[in-house]
Amino acid sequence: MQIKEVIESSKRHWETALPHLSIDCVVFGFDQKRLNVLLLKLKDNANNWILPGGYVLKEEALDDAAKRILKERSGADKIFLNTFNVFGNLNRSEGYFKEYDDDLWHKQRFVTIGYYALVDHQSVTPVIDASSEDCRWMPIDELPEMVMDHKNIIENALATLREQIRYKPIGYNLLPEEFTMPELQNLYEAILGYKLNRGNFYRRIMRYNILKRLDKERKGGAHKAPILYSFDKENYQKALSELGW
Amino acid sequence: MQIKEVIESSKRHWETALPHLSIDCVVFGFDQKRLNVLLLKLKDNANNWILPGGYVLKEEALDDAAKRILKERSGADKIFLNTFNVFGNLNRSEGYFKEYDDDLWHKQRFVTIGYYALVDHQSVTPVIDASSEDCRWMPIDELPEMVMDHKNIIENALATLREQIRYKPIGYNLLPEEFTMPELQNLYEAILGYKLNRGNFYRRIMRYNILKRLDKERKGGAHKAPILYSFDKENYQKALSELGW
DNA sequence: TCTTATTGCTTCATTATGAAGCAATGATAG
DNA sequence: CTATCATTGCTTCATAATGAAGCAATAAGA
Repeated sequence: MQIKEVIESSKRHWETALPHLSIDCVVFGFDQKRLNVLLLKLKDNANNWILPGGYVLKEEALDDAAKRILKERSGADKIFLNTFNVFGNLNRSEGYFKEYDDDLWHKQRFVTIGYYALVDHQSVTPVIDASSEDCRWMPIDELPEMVMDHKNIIENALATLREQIRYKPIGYNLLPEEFTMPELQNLYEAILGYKLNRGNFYRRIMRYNILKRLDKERKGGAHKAPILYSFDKENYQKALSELGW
Repeated sequence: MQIKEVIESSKRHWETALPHLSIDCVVFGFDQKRLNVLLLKLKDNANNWILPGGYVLKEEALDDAAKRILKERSGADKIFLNTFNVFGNLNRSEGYFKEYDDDLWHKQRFVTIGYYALVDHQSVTPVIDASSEDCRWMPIDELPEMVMDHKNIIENALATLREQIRYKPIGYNLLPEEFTMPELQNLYEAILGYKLNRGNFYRRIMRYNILKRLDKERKGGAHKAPILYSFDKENYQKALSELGW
C-alpha cells in the first residue's frame, strides 16, 4: 500500500496550514428513501474509505476552510455547514500510518474539527480530486470499512442531526426546491431510522406552517398523485429564529 | 499595561503545547438565585476579565487538557465538562495584543475549543493562579468587560445550556447533594432567564421520576419548610440515556 | 394566637399527541 | 371503459401533556 500523493502533499501542508489541526466533513444527502454520506477513497489505500477532510490554512477562518475543503474534495458547494463536535483524543490514527516516516504529516497528533453538511443529493455531483481514487454517496446504513475513527465521527454527526430534528424544522437543505409530503416524511424517517405515523406527521408539519403548497401535483408515479410543496423560506427562518437560530 | 508572566509562559508554550490551539472553559455555577460564571483577571491587564483557558499539551487528549486547565486556573475539580463549540475566525484577538512583539504566543492566530462545565457553586473555591490577579464568580447577567470574544463565547455556552435544558434533565452537576423543589426551580429559571409556573414545574419534574424524596425538611427559613430531595442517580442516568446520552 | 408568605399538590380548561379510518385519486389490469 | 389497488389528503376520537389557577398545610414572626 502506497499513498504517494498524500506524502507529497504532506510536505506542502507543513508550510501553509495550521499544524495538528484538521477538518473532517460529514456530508449528508437524501436520495429516494435513504440518507447518504459522501465518502472518498484514497488511491492505493486498500479498501478503506475516508471522510472528505483537510487542513486549515494559516490565514483562513475555520468555516471558510470547511467550505473550501468540501468544494475541492467533493464538488459540493453553497451548502449548510456547521460544526458538531471536536475529536481530540490521542492515538486517533494509531496503526494507520505506522509504515511511514515519522515526519509524515498524517502521523502526527491531530485535533479534528467535525463539520456536518446538509445538501440536496441531486444537485451534488461527486468530484474525484487528485489524491482520491473514488468519491461517492454511501447509504448511512451500509457504510464500508473506514479509516481511523471516521465511522465514529459519522455516527456522532448523525446523532446531532437526530437531536436537531426533534425540535427544529429540517429539510430545507436536504430536499430539492419542490417536494411532496411523503418525500418529506421519508426524509424524516431516514434520519430518525424509524417509521412515523402518516397522519400525525402531516398534522405536525402543517402546524409548523413552513410549507408553501404549490398548485400542482407529481403525476407519473403509480396511484394518487401527491401535492407538491416548497418551503416558505420566510416562515422557515422565523420558526428557526424562534428557537434561537 | 504589562503582562510579564504571560510573555514568559508564552515561550514555554512553544515547546510543550500544540500551536495555534487553545481551550476556553465556561464554568457555570448556581448560587442562591443566580447563574454565575468563573472568571479570571490577568495581572496588570486593566479591567479586562478572561475565561479560564490554556493550551493543549503535545501528548494530551483534549478532554484531559480541559480538566487540567480548569483545575490549575480555578481550582474546580471533578466536574461535568463538555465541548460546545469551536471558535476559529481570524483576528479574534485583534487589537488586544498589538503593543507586543509578534512572537508573543498570544498574538498568533488561534482556534479555540469552547468547553462548558457545570459545577456545584458551593464546592468550588476559586484559586488564583500565578498569572492571575483575581478569580471569582460573576453573575451571568452582570458580566464585566471581557477580553477578545470571551463574552460571545459565554453567550454561546449559555445558549447551548438553554437548549439542553428543554429536553434533558439538568441539575445534577449544578446543585448540592440535597436541595429543595424551589431551589431546583430557581436553577431552571436562572438558566432560562424567565419565570416558570410553580405547580407545572413541580408536576413536570415529578414525572421525570429522577428525584429521591428525603424524609426531612429544610427548616430555618421563614414560612413553610420545603422538603429536601436528592437526585436518584440511577433514574437520572436512565432518563439521560433514553435521550441518547 | 393570629398573620403571612411559602410550599405541596390538585383541579379544570385547553392543547398536543397516538392510533385509526374515510373519501379521493391516478395508474394499472382486465 | 371499468374495476381494482395502493397511495394520498385530511379528519375523528381517545388519551396525554400543558397552562393557569387555587386550596389546604405550615413554619416563622408579630
